[in-house]
Amino acid sequence: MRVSRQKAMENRQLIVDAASRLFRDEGFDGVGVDAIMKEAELTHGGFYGHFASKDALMAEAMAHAVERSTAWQERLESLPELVAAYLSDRHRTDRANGCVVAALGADAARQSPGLRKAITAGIRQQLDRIVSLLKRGTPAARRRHAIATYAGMVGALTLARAVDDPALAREILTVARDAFGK
Amino acid sequence: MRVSRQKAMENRQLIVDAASRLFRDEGFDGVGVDAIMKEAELTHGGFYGHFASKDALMAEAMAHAVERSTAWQERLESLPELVAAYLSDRHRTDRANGCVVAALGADAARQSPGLRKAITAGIRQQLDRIVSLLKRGTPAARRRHAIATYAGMVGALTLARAVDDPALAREILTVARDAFGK
DNA sequence: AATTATATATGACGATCGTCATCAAAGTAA
DNA sequence: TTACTTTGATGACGATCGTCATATATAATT
Repeated sequence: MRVSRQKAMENRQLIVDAASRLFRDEGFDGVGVDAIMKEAELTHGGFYGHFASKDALMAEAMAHAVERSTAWQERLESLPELVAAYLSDRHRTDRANGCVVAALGADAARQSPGLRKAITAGIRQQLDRIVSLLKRGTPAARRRHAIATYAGMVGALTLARAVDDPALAREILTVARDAFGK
Repeated sequence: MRVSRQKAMENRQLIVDAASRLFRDEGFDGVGVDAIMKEAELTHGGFYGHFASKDALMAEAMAHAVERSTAWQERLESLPELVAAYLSDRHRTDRANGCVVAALGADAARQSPGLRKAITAGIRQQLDRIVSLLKRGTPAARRRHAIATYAGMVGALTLARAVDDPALAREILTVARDAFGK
């Protein structure tokens, strides 16, 4: 059956949103088109009325996640706040709604140009955001500081998620919060 | 046809070795059993004489990669040397023979307990290795320093690989080498 | 109200996935 | 030499993958 133009656009957004969460949670290859459509409460056949391919959706879901992350971070007004939120136990366990670089960065390196472009834009934005939170030092020094800080954040979250010992995971997050949150 | 016991064990090692490289290069889901067996120059049907499942091979390939990495690092005798090798352009582009945590850490978080155990052991070993290269400070301070350093290394490599702009990738690696290699 | 346009549902396709039963061949042991 | 054991090759299985042609129903347009 057909649906109003507005409802169709809403459905499209539902697909992108579901995909953006499912991909982060299960990886690009861990989720099929049918699972995404089911999550969006549609049937899988309708997918190709909205997107040219799964790959096209992957790139769009990535861009969408970056956008959401940027909007969310505007609440945080200092670097320690940002680092504490990023390296929280909540973020460690909630992959689906977390940082797309930590969840899919390694996979993204093997994906299509469109997707890599989206994640590159996200990384650039995040670096600029951290720079804007740094109050001291020359612009060059602040950029260097931002790069080192972001690397530490992504790496610590990756390590904490990879490890099967919650105590070790907490130790990693705690140490990294202290090392990078200032 | 059949093969001598020794040749069979060699074949088994060939499979583990091929898998360990292919998984890092293409991801766990990006490589099928048939591709692994072809890389090892065997036919895919013989696989289940050696391993109970693909999952079992994934865990073993992970452990094998950790072992190889440990052996390789014994050549490096200082932290700056280790960090420079890890954050080199060579390592960025050669995923197949590089750090298993950076290549598969994010995926490993979604995998079986056996595999997570293997990667956790690898992370613990790497932390101990970095601690042993630190010459100053209390044991607790050295451990904190090792965690922050390792997180920075993994994160910087992940960022550099995710980005589609080689100049940005080089900037990230250079800055991180300077920030963490001392 | 009649007609057209199009969003979604249905269902199937070829390909590929992990897995395994079976068999031939050759190493091993008597 | 003979009998036993086991490795690896063959080929197929059911499931799932991404994709798409078609049908249907309803919004949009006239």
